[in-house]
Amino acid sequence: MILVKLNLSSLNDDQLKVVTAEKGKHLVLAGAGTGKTRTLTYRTAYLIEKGMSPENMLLLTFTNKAARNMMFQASSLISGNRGRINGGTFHSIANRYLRTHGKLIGLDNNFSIIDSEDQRDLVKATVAETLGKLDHYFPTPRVLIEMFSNSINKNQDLEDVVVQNSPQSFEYMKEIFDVYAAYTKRKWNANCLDYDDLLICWHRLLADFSEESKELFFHEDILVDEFQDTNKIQGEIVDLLANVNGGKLTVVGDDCQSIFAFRGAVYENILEFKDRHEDVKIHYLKRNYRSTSQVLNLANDIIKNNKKQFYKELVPASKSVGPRPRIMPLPNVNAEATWVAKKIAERFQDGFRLSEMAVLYRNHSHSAFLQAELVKRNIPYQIRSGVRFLEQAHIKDVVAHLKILINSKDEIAWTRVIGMCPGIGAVRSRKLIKEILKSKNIADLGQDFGKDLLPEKAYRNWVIFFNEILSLSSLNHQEHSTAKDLIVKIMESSYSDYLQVKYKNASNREDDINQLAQLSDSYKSLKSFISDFVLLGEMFGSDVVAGTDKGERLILSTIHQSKGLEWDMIWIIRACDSSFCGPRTVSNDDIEEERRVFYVAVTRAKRFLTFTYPIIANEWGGANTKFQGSDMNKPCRFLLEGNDSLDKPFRSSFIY
DNA sequence: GGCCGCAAAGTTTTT
DNA sequence: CTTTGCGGCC
Ligand SMILES: Nc1ncnc2c1ncn2[C@@H]1O[C@H](COP(=O)(O)OP(=O)(O)OP(=O)(O)O)[C@@H](O)[C@H]1O
Repeated sequence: MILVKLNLSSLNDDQLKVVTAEKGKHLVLAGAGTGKTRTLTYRTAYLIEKGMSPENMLLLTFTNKAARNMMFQASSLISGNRGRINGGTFHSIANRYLRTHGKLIGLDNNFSIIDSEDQRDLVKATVAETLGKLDHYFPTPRVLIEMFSNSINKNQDLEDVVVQNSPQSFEYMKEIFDVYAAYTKRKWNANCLDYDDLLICWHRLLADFSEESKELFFHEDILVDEFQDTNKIQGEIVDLLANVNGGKLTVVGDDCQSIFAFRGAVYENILEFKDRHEDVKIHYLKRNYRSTSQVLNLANDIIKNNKKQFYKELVPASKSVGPRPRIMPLPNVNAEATWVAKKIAERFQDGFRLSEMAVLYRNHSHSAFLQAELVKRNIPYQIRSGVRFLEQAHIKDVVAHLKILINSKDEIAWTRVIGMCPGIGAVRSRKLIKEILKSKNIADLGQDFGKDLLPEKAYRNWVIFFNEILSLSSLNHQEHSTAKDLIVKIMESSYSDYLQVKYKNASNREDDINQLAQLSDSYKSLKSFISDFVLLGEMFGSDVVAGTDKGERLILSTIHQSKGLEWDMIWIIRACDSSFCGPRTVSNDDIEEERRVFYVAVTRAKRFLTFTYPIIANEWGGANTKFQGSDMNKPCRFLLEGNDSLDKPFRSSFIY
């Protein structure tokens, strides 16, 4: 007999109806801060308490962090330990299922996952080998990858994507097709999946193996958070999953917070959900529990200008009042950073906690001056934008060594590793890899592998280098060796010297690698470490945290990363029109997307909200005279739409 | 072929 | 401020 612990008294009536609704299809369409995530968390707990098996459900979220939070919260709402909730992002769940069921579509379960830099490297090599010397105007690998990814995520023909996004490249259409075909084949042969492939393969399993899916992908209930930011494939995956379990599905979201169109997100997934599915029960949550009415007035004033939306006015749940959001123009970017850092220090002195404060911005580059200022004032902060831990070159070097041990066909990892051997460049590397890929086991190649492929001098370096890889491989085959042992061994090899020579802040990077070794220790095997860790996209490492205080920290984040979070006190910096509606924002849909980004930013604040922007538009600060005084920034157009809700409304004379 | 050094051009937002 | 391209040298 299970003791009922779940306490539903902290939910309002509308929320309670969703939490306790009969199994079936439910859509929760509600504005920011109305408790969508909370409601989904409680519904998870409620269903488990009613007997649903946590391992046999599915909770899909937008970020891994959100998944961890919801799973933790839901588990602590219920009594006892009922098992681990099956939850995560679409990508991490796809990864998990493909490791176990990928055989059906011919996928080996030791596949590598590649990031966009790896994709670029592979496309670059493919272009070089299939097309040879090319036109100066042929699209760069970066652009090609974007075309491929858009075509997949938006479910459009590659040709249409090119016509739409890069019409000037249309003359190369044939070559683009050729590169795409060769690249796809090569990726598959290397047993490598990129982020898009994870979704495609999961989708393929569901669509092409419907009989098997009935068993493999049966979930007692499916819950999806942030549904407005799902793309076409993700939407179809959800449809297929719901077919499998007879339509036990709850999706929640807010079309006005859809801010990932660049990645293929279509808010039509949520707005047209009721048309795609039968017997959908739609729920609305109206009261905002997060913000004061002063903050909500501004949010409402702004979002009502979007034509394409399901209009929902945010109504404050409590009468608590706070100051109106304030706008502070400052002379330039240096003054902006100084002013914000000074205010943060003052508020901290006043007794506000750093963990209740955040600075949000549109682009990572907007944070640079503020970071310098925070370091100067010794204000501890954590930054959630920029290069991810695993994307750093030295970490990728080490991970590449580990990847070849798990997936010996991974030519991307091989290329990275072999590229570190002195005397071996692109041409010799290709020759060696061609042979390596022919053998099943690296050890079969023998200790003198390469002798007949390389000139004398290059071979002298290579033989040492290759034997280090061989001994790494044999360590990996030893019974009790761990990922940590392998990383330690890599650092004892010639890689350590390479690190010193190649990078200037080598000791910081060594610290990062030590941290990687520590982190790997909490995984049960090298394989699970390599497979799961790469999808986390975490932002720790030596550069992320500044300041001496080990405790609370101010958060610096892009607006995109702040989705779903909340703070008492928020500064939105670079709130000028050029940041939000830059030259890339052209169509009306683009502007509406930026307005939603702005709306998300505003609705993160509980009580205190301040906007700043530099009047002189010189991104790089005073030292660079090139642009000095060239342009004056205007305040963001969305702020002007909410002018009446601001503390000191703009007079037109202020606006340049 | 590999590699060093210098000049030039390119930058949203993320799983 | 960092990736990319190219000329010249080993
Ligand atoms: N019934 C309630 N009583 C008290 N507080 C609530 C209630 N519902 C939600 N909240 C609080 O309101 C805040 C916002 O909730 P939540 O994050 O679930 O909203 P959301 O709709 O998911 O927001 P967003 O769309 O911005 O991500 C949280 O601090 C939550 O604890």
